[in-house]
Amino acid sequence: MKSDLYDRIFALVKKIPKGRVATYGDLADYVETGPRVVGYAMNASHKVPGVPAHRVVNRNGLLTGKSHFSNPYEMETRLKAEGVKVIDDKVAEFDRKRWNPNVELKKLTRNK
DNA sequence: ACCATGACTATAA
DNA sequence: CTTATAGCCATGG
Repeated sequence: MKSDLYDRIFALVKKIPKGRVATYGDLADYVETGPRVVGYAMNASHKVPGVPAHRVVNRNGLLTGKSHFSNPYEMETRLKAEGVKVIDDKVAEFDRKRWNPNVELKKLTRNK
């Protein structure tokens, strides 16, 4: 195994609900690594089918990775197809579309 | 082991 | 608004 970390990241990205988006920082926090590593992993996700990389955006809701798809339009096109509006290369109502694994997935029991 | 790079983020000016 | 700087962590030469 080269990186179990990547497997965790890919698995996590696959869990992002349709019509929602997640940030590199939140994903990184969930797998306990740096945000750059998430982007690095996504770059390698091209060989891993089922990884909706188009749902991963930066903390500003900007489609920073659009240039890494088949064509720059692929990412926003796919997002729009899932009900996520994209305006000027960034997610509309990002604050509402944002999905945090640390909150939605972990739930952290009732601890507080 | 060192150095450069990157789909990042935060803060400062 | 933009640019600069620093912190971040894994990967590859």
